[in-house]
Amino acid sequence: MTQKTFMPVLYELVRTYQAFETYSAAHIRLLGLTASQFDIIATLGNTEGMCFKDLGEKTLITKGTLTGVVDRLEAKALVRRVASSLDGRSQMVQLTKAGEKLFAKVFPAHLCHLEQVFAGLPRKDIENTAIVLKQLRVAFSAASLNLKEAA
Amino acid sequence: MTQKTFMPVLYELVRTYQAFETYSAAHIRLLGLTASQFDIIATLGNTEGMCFKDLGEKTLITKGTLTGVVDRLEAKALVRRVASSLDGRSQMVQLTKAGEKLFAKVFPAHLCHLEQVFAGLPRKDIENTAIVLKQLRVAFSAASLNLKEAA
DNA sequence: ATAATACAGTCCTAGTTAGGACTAAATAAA
DNA sequence: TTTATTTAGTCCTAACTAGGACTGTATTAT
Repeated sequence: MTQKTFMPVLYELVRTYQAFETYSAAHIRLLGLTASQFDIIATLGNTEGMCFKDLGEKTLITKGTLTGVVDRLEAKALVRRVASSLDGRSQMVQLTKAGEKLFAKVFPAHLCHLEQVFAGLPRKDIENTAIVLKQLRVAFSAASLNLKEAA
Repeated sequence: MTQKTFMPVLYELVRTYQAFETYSAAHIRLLGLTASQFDIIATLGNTEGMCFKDLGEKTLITKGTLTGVVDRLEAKALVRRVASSLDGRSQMVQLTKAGEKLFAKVFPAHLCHLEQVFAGLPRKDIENTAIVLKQLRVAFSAASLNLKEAA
């Protein structure tokens, strides 16, 4: 990779992500949730619950943000905090009955909407793209680490 | 595209975008700007300036957000608002001397950092990925439109 | 020419975002 | 065992985010 040949991919990465996010968020809003809230409901679905740390890693929401998002879900009674019996520092987050009910309704509906978007695209292309994106992700993660270590 | 074969690409799209954004933002922060502020400086560089609408379309920052970001750049004296002579509703945003100076320093530096991340990746893969991402973006844009029209 | 409609940018609200300081608990080292 | 270090989650700050209401200006239709 030489010169600025990488600019078009970056451009498309950003635009495509944005287009996905905008579409996805708009559909989720119709269901009464924000994108982050949906993420958490979706991650906790069919689960015994999990601690903040794991929840943050799965949803890519950082700790500081997560506290607030879980607060709001708790206020809506979709989720509850339970102190961990194994680790005194740790809180488990789990769906309430209402949360499970919403999960069952909202999760398949959203997947179904997403699936339709992919209807026209050749499977092979999609699979290759996933592979290259992953390589790119690894490269960025490494670069981030370098940045940290330099500091 | 059938079943849930699309999940891995979406997963990678989101993770890779995040990895890019995190890395990019961290590097830009070292230069004293936020990602959005850098976007605007980069877009206005080598330009006579442009109105909010165009600036928003190029940077993917929506109007409500843009007002605030430009406010902050104006407070730093990197950018200035000038009333358009052609359209009484319109404001032109342009770099100040200080803004141009910062652009000249920061923009090449950031591109250079980004370029290094791509060093190991085969050019052909990168190009193909850009193509598929674009198709995907078009599909999401169309889906967003459908959502709006249904309302 | 006037009325209806569309458009540009600002302001407001509720929410998300990252990062760093902080507290309490757990683990490791002395 | 006491001390030192790491870790989990909360709180705080500054900034970004989208969307909708609003104001003033432009454009279009009548």
